[in-house]
Amino acid sequence: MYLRSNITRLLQYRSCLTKFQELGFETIYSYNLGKHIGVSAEQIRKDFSKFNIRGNKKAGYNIEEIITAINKIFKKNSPQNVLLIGYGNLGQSLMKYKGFSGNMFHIKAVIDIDPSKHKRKTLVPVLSPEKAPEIIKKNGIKIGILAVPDVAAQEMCNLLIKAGIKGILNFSSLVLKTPEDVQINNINLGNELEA
Amino acid sequence: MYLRSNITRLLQYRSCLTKFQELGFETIYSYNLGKHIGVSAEQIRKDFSKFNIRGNKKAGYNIEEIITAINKIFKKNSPQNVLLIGYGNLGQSLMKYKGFSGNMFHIKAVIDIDPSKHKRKTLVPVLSPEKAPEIIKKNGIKIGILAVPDVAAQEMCNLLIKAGIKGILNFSSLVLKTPEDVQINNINLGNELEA
DNA sequence: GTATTTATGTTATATTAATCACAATAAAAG
DNA sequence: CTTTTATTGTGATTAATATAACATAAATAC
Repeated sequence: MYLRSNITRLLQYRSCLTKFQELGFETIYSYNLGKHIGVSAEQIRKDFSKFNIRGNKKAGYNIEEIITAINKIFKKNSPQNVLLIGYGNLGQSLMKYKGFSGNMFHIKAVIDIDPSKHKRKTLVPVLSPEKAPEIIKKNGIKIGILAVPDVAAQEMCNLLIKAGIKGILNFSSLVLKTPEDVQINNINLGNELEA
Repeated sequence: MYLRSNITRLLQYRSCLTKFQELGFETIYSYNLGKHIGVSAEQIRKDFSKFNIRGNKKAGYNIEEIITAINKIFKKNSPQNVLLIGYGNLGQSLMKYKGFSGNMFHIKAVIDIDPSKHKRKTLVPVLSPEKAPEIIKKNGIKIGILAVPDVAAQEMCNLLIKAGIKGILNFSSLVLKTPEDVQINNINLGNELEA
């Protein structure tokens, strides 16, 4: 089992290295990477070693190789099909965040109550709540992402559960009432940022 | 110095307890709180003890008291005046998140390049980039929050620095080029969520 | 081809955090 | 008033994490 701090460091490594790569670098030294992220060089070497990422003495680490390795580590929990509920500011932000929609989740459709937001023909369609059960069943979706205002959260949550959803990523600040077998993951963005 | 994990736990306690309070509860047991958050009861007691939050044996902890104490801990770094750059989806999400705009930061104004978004008369005005230096100086703002698309990030960053900003919370995925004395805090929302 | 340099990889050490175990004690029950 | 019960508070123990120290090896210089 990995610890949170360990995971987040790996993710930091990846996003920093991707940038270095874009700038044309092919290799990097533990010291350099560490300075950018604010982590000691030993720490980085330890982390890499742990996940069997090997460098070349004197020449450092191959960036491509590290990124591939980190991706492989996270591929274990390969992207799951999910349904996003709420196409307001937060919902749209989430859609745009690559790391979110690409690596971990694959958003199959978005649900919003506002008809003016509905778009059937786009890559990721925006649909009305009535369509949710159908989409969920057709795609075997197990996870829903709740990005709606608090007042709508419980109702949408109920809808998801009735349609067979077993896990919910809850961005509202509500404590959702759910059956025992549904797993809720509450995310308080304010907290995340404050920390 | 507190560790990250420690801080986030306190924030979790606070947001969970606030909800309990709204539901009418006045006291809580370490065991209860722990079950809700997924932390052991001992851990909670240790945390509370560390920050001198005292409970009543048998009767548990007073919720009000805990919240007050946690607030006091974070008041040390009391809300700073900040300037938010970018009033797109992310910027608007940030504005709405209470924990963000209330506890830690006090958003004095928003800057956006799009004239159709400008609003002078609102509580928090949305202004054009030219107004930034004036606002920064008038309010003694030291921190800027960059919530703009990558392509605009460096330019807006330069603008901020020229106006005297000394700290930037960077939500873009760009590595900003800045003088040594400007502190950059990169936030990758995708990473935060993936973890 | 040998010596030197410089970065990795790993073992040992120190620090920090989490868990366990239980004494202390306030409230409730009898 | 005494006993029971339930919960806090904390010292002791274990586990996890970070730091330091250094041996090793690839690349370069001579």
